[in-house]
Amino acid sequence: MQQQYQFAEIEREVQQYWDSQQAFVAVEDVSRPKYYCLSMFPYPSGKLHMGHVRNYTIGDVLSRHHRMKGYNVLQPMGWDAFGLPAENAAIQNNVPPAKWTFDNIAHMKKQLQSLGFAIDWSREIATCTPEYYKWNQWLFLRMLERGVAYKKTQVVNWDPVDQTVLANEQVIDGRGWRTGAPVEKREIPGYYLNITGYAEELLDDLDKLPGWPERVKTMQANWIGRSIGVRFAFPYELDGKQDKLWVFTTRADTIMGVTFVAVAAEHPLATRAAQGNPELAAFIDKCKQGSVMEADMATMEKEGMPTGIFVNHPLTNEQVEVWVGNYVLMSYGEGAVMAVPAHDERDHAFAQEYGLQIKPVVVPEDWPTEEVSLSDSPYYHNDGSGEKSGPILSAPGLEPGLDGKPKRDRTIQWATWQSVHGQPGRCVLSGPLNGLTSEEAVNKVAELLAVKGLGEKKVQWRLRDWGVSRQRYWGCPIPIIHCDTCGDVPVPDDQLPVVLPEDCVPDGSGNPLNRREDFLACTCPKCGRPARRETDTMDTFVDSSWYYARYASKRSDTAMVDTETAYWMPVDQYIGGIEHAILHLLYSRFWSKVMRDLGLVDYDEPFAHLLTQGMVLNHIFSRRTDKGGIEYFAPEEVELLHDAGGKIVGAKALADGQPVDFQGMGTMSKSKRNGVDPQSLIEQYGADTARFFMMFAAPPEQTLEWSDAGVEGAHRFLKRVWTFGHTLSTQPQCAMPSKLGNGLALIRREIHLTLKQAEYDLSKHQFNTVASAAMKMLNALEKAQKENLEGWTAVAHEGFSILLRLLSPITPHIAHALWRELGYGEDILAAAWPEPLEAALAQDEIDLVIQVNGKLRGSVTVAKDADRSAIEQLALAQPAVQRYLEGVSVKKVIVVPGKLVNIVAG
RNA sequence: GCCGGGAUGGCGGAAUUGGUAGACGCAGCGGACUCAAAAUCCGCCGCCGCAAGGUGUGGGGGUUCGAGUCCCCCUCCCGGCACCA
Repeated sequence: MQQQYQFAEIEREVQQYWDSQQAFVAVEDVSRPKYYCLSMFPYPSGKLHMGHVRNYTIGDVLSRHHRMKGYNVLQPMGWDAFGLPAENAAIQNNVPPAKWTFDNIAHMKKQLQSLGFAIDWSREIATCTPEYYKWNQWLFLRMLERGVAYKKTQVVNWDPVDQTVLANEQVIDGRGWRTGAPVEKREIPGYYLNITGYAEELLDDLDKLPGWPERVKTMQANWIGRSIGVRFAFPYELDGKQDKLWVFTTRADTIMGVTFVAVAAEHPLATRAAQGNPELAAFIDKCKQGSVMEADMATMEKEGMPTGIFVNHPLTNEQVEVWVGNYVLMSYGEGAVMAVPAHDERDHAFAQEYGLQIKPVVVPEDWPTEEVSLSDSPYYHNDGSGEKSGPILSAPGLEPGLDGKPKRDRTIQWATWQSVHGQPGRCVLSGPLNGLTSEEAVNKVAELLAVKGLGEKKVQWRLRDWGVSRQRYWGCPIPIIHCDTCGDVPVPDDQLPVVLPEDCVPDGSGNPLNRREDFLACTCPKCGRPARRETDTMDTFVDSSWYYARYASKRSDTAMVDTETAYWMPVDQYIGGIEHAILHLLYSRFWSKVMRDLGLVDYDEPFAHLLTQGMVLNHIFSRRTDKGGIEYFAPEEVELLHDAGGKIVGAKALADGQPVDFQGMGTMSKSKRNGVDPQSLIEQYGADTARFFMMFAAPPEQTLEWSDAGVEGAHRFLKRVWTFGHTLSTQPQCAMPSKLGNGLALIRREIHLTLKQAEYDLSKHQFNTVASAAMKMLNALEKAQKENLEGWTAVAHEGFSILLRLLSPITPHIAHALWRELGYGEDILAAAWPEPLEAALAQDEIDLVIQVNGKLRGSVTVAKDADRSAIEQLALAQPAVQRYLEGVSVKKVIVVPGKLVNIVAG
């Protein structure tokens, strides 16, 4: 690999200059507006990857742009340093996670610094340090005091061979990643945070976030999932005892259509029914196999089994059988649902499979509800032809057909009722509900149930409480002590932090803390007797839920955050991957609200504006191996084959010349061998080229496709900037002539027009077109340079100084060096952001497009203040237009001022 | 399965939010310079067509004087689904 240009040396010098100036250390300053620009901190996985480069370049562009606009900018950086990969690396290399993590941090910090980001490193945080995670523990204890944190059982993936809890990521096709053993669900105790207690505020406050992308707010709203419905009970008698089976439904209007009740496999009633029913017990066991992942749960075959237990319908007293269904989630609502096969798709599929009764009770609103009748056979049955037919609902034909005669009876059969059966309408065959609309019926049902003490209207959330206990070593210890006498005792504040020993090496089976006597042994804070420490650690989402507030605070070992936090918070601009749209952002919002309620901070929402950046993709090449496996090829090991038109038609390996499959674009990953190392990119082309390409190749929110040729292009452009700068004299103090020749006036106008467009693009965070604008400016300047017209020097310096300032957030090193060399100023960081000049933009005439029936047919130049009728006349008089008006009459002429004329003719 | 997003030349993308589709760049082609190559510079470049012209923004329908942009249906791709971070 060869250094292609002299930028490496320049970049080093410029970075040294910034260091010597302490240019990016942020201090409170009430005289300027503050701008807290935060990028999601990286997990120290070993090396920077392109996603990081993209993320932090976006943040740096925003930071530097705002700084030049006069803001007091804070851009900090740190490390999300606890987590699973460190334990995996430990298993593989027999290195303690702490050492591995700190080594990675040291290396990645160097890499980040070589990219020239305007970061205040004095605020650096690593979440695996006791000085940071002490405050996780401290806040957890406050939550315990307030009941926001509590203990209950949780369902986890269990590897029966390693006797270990598995993360979802460690479950591959239902098996443990290391043992290959089928994974089981297991219930264990753990701590939960009552995020559902904040559900309403988390939902409502989305409206306070106009700076967030709509799609993220929509995803969060759906995730929180507020639904209004009815919680009610089916009474039953079992073992001589009266009891109630509670369910929740949003479709109480269909309550008269209930033909069975389904409960989750973990439901107590299922457990009870399995006693003395080996077949059911086996089925429940089967349901407990597999992972806890919702995607798995939702895509598996719907299966069920009757329990033989019957409950009473709360309104009709009819007997309804309880089934165990693998599609019922214990974690949502009551873990039990009323089943209405006629009006719920899942219940319907289930009833069809198991031959259960179907009772339609809601019809479209315009049906004569009094006269609807149901066929005798409310089941699916096979009519011998192989076609399954269902129940038939009929109503007399009242609707006149097109010919005025009555149409045939409104008869409707299941097969033809797909589009209706989930829809609200009007109740039929429903006793007291007959004739009511769905909405009225829900209220009526709630009333009827309330009278009997069997139910009421209720708001139900899809959001579940946040389980924070992890049976893992490399995380923040949960500050609890288990005492045989006193039970679970919180660690007193003055004994914080509970420090994690840093020399453990996990081996993949269980948590090594359970074998650390020096960690485990302690005395009970209450009774003073020997006790054991909790060995579960916290979910790493805890660490990332408040780091932004700690960055903004003076480091203190006596307070979680201090008064400086109030100055910087909330974060003005947050930038990170779209993959964090729900969990991390929701947990951070929740955590902020808890801190607020504890009086620690005064904001409701931590992130005012959010930019969700797209992923970085690269080509994926693979080949089937003889053994049936897949072998991946790095893009540099492959030669692409094109057809005459340049389309990719195939690829072959450079090593053996044999064909490989092009699998399209995918996220850069080690396993697919399609990653590009930022380090070699920086070494070869320099940081500015890497940054420019990242910004130019795609708008920030979209996926970015890697292209080596594109990097070359970026580098070529920066070389042209450098070369052009060095053709200019270094004495720019020449006045702009009062009147420029036509050619130069046009060039100057183009530069200011491009600048104006770039300003607009910057406001939209569309940096790819800002980079384009810089290219356009250079194109214009280079073109004009050849003509060497009167006044050129003044125009060139004005234009180039604009170009450098526009470029400086993206390629700060080159901009800095040229700015000084050309004598524009001491430090481009201190330069004012350029503004487009009205005088340069002004023009006397404008071009209008002429369309005939919406098709482009010509153009016309008019005075900028020409009136409508003059424009119309000019347009109609154009010979190119008249051709298309022969033999037809003009019906209408539409004039869009400043844009176009459309002649409607026919 | 559910929630969210996307699809525009050979490729990445642009189109100031309903008004000239293809800005800017990459690749390609032609030319200049060179003994030659690289680098650099100049020109061409959606598709069909000699041209006139026609056609064209994943597919199908609709609204409008006018649709890449708005509405309905469909296909494919990507992100998330609570223990990867």
